[in-house]
Amino acid sequence: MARSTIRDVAAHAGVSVATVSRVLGGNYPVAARTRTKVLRSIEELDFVANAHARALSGSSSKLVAIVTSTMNAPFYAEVASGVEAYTSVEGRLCMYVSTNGDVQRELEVLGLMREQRAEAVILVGGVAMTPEYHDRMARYARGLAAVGGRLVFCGRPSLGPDVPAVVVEYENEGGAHAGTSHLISRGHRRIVLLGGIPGQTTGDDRIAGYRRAMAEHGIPVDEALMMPGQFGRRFAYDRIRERLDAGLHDFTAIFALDDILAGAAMHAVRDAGLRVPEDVSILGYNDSEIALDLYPALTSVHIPVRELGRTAARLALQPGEGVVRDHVMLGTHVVVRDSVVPPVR
Amino acid sequence: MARSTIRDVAAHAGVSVATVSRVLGGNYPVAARTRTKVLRSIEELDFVANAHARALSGSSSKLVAIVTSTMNAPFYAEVASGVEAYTSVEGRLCMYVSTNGDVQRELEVLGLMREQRAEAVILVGGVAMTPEYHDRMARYARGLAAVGGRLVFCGRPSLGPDVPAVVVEYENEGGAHAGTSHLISRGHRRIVLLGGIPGQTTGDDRIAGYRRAMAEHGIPVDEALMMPGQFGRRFAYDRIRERLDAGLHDFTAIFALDDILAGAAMHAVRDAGLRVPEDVSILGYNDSEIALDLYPALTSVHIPVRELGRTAARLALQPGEGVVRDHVMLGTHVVVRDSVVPPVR
DNA sequence: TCGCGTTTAGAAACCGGTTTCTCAAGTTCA
DNA sequence: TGAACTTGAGAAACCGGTTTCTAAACGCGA
Repeated sequence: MARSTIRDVAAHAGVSVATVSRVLGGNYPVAARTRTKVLRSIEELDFVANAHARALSGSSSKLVAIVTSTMNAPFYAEVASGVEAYTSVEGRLCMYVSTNGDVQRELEVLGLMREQRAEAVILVGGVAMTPEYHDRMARYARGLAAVGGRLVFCGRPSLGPDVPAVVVEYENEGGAHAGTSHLISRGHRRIVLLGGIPGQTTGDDRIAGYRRAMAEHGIPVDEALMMPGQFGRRFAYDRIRERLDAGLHDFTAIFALDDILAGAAMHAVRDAGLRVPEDVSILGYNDSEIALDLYPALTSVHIPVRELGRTAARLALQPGEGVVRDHVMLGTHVVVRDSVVPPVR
Repeated sequence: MARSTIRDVAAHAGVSVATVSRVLGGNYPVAARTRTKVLRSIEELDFVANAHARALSGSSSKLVAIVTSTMNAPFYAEVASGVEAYTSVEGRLCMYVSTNGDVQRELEVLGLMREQRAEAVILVGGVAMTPEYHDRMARYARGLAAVGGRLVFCGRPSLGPDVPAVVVEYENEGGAHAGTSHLISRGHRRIVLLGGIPGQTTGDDRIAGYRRAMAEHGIPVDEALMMPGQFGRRFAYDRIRERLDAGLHDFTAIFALDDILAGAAMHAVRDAGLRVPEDVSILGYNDSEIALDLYPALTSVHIPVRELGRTAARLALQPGEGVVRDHVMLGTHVVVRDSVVPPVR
């Protein structure tokens, strides 16, 4: 079975290629009899149009890309499916790519998407911002815009007015502030801050929110309780375990900047012979599915993730040359469950 | 900044388009001076080749698609990243699409990929097999093969010799058999089987494995302990809770056919006032990350997920017309952690 | 200096569609 | 019955690259 072209179909049906194209497109009058004849030929030859040829002349490529650092985090997966749900109607193709946190790879993907003449590229999650990165991103963004593509930063701050991009953020710093305030209002004053990569936008903002809340309540921040680092289960477990095993149970709560970290911290506390939440309260961030799986169910800062994805997709695909709305901020809030209680004296 | 074409570059550099194309391709001798001249023009005009035009003449589209029912399950995410890791080298594009479990959508995506002249399409996970579905899949598979694409079933049984596809499976029935045997060897005889959609290949096989192990040990299967249904947290919690609240604590172990279900069951058991694992042992399936987050850490049937993804990608992209190896079966095994102990009498 | 092989580069065909321009056939109205 | 108008369909240009075919320029030995 050889691949058949539109010319094969035309020959088989005894019409011109233009007519076949018209039947395919459906946006030009074709007599009913001719149409059925063509359709039958298409059927018989098992003809399928070549998307590349179509994109080449039609110019619109119907491709949307979503880029995250990893596919294995529920947060990203959720955003991606939010985008995909919105996008995959009307025969649009949605491409989900991961970069393994490699900034280089992110720019590479951007270049690839520019080659593809993608309709939109959605970059999700924080990034370690350097001047050099800023420059390259600015160039790529302009390049994408030049071929009619739109760039969306999702859960990542704007790069300034010289980078043509739509920004969809959530109250990241505010969420950390609210979470910390929640712990303080329950009577905690010695609060471990676990996770958050310094220098990376997401982590920095959350740490800032923590500090702001502490300052507002006049509580000094003990730098020994600050435990920044990679978002990893192992890291979190070890850090908490170390401190507890050293006999330093000098905190009553842990604010983990990620639910996974919260889960690992929970294990560490228990394995050290303490109880959650009686001896140590734990607060997470992201409110991902795992929050429900943990026991006790995890109190966590909720991010409207699907909404984030949908909004990003909506703004990415909004019609028109100039962009109507180019900055959206979504709210976050603390979801109270069972892992935070007042400290027992 | 208007998009520039290869002809603009040629004019700017004072050479022919053929020369520019050669500089781009790098597989044809071009004098050093000419090359630098062209490269400078490319730089100055900020030229990026159109991937569609390239695919149209070059015929190879460098696109691999991976299709799962949802992006939110760690199992699928892991397979996808396995595929992507293998695939995204050498400038290939990897497209991750979800179907929301819609069989229709799956076939639709297949059609789209055929239009894209995709190099390979990888279908992941079980499916509810109907004769009608089989027929349509067979047609699509042949269509894809006709344009040089390869179809891979990953974690899904073969559709028979009339469907040209590569199959990468794991010992699904065997894993359920091993898991059940593990429980039996620890002294359990009344084992709830939780989850598994009947009629869907994945669930059916796991249920079969359970029954086979029970039969081998001469233990009658109590149909009242069979609790098939959607793979959902809510469902699992409710079913276990119902039975326990009705005073029917007539089982000593739960074999959940998915780790998420296991986690929910764990909650239900505890909320009903019982202990895990002392009163009820729990065994999961998939050995996803959540197994480590649960407390006690979940004993689970391990699937070599990344290996599954990598193998699928490797076989999908193996060069040559005829397929060398078209069926691979990967092993599964029980990973023992803390959620299964002998029943206390 | 001539003849021959080797680089290097241009002209043009081609990939497979869409779309514009053009015209023949059929319909309506005076 | 003929002019004006509508409808349907073909020819050919075009999208933006790659590749084949061809030829000019160059180097080198005789």
